[in-house]
Amino acid sequence: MSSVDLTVPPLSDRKVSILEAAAALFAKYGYAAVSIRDLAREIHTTPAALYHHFPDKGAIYAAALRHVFSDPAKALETVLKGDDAPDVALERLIVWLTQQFSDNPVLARLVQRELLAGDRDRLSLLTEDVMAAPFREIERLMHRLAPARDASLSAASIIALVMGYVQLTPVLEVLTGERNTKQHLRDFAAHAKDLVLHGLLAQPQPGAHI
Amino acid sequence: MSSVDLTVPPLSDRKVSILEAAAALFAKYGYAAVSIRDLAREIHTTPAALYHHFPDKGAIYAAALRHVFSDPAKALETVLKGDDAPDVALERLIVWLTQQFSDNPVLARLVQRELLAGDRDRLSLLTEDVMAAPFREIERLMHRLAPARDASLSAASIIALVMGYVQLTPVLEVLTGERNTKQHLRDFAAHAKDLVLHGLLAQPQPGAHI
DNA sequence: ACTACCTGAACGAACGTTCAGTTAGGAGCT
DNA sequence: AGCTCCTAACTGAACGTTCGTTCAGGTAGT
Repeated sequence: MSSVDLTVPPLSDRKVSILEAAAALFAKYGYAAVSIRDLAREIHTTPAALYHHFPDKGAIYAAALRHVFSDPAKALETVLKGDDAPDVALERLIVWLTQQFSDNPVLARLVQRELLAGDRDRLSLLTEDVMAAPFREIERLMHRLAPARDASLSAASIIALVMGYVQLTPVLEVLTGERNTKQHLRDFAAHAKDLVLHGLLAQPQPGAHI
Repeated sequence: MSSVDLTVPPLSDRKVSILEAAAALFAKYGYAAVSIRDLAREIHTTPAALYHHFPDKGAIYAAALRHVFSDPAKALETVLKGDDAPDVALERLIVWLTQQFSDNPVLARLVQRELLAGDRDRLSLLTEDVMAAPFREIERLMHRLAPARDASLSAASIIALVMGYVQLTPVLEVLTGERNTKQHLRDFAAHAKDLVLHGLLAQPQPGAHI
């Protein structure tokens, strides 16, 4: 389906430590702004040593993406797999999503940078490794919660709402003078739950074409 | 308040054409990935000529940001200044926001890149020149629409929802097989309006701490 | 002796930036 | 009208630095 090689040979400890440092740097500064020498300095080695493990800079970035993107998809299932009532599951989901985006800035920033870069192959990787499984689970929950709605649109709206809000946090701190980001994000999660719950349970406006 | 110089001397036509090409390139590829030679080639001149108009690359980027960020704040007022009923105003707002983010990729991408970069001074510029006026207007509308809600949280949620959704568009095209992006975004705008309207009009869950 | 891992030094290319010199066009004077 | 003077705009070439990458050689464990 995708042209990206998804078969991942097991990584040595050394490679993992390289990729984790690389992911952190690329997430923070972007691909072009991180040099091989920067990365080598970060893990106390030399540029040439990196070329013993990877053929070039692009391969380091691609492997770092795969390494970071391979983890998080599994975690969601434990969040949603319980047979809670839909509204309870929705609350758990939104809290989990909010924490995921705010507590894992490396993943969140790499996702944002990939969305900005727009490379087709790497977007497929992002879609399949990170987005697909959570999206399908959220779609199922949305179908249970509001069968009359377009579940895809509802699921995408939830992800968009949480991702966008976490991105806006620094601007909101300036606009509202809010300082306690942790509490602020908890308030947002409660607000978002209410918004989605009541917004989707109200009967849809049929044929309301804009 | 901000340490960024906001006094903008009038720009010559030449400078404007440089800044518009620069904004497009920086938006598409990012600051570090665009060289002075790339920019010079784009507008059929030489690197040295650019240094006649701007002291260095950073100044070109800063001026391009100011140039792009100075326009859009005014447009929102005409969208909201009419004394429509709140629900009609909300629909107009969401449609306008969605179009703004999708039809003006240079602005949208520069905003996203600034959010990622996180530079304090430039975030202040972004906040004051782009975000503040729309945010206050949306806050006022939210207060009219749902006085029992936290207007700041509601306003931020709307911006986050639209911004996040437009960002996710390429991934959603893969996930749902959707191809007609224009129609797709219209459907989203209708969905978002319903979500916010009914989600905020339902009585809030008092003290629902998570 | 073989392999995995690493080093120091260097390669050419591209980077941001500078600079002496050239061009074009208008203002002021005769 | 012609002439001088001035300035803004630009050019070609070069500067020192950093970039991604290579390579001959070295070290340590099996």
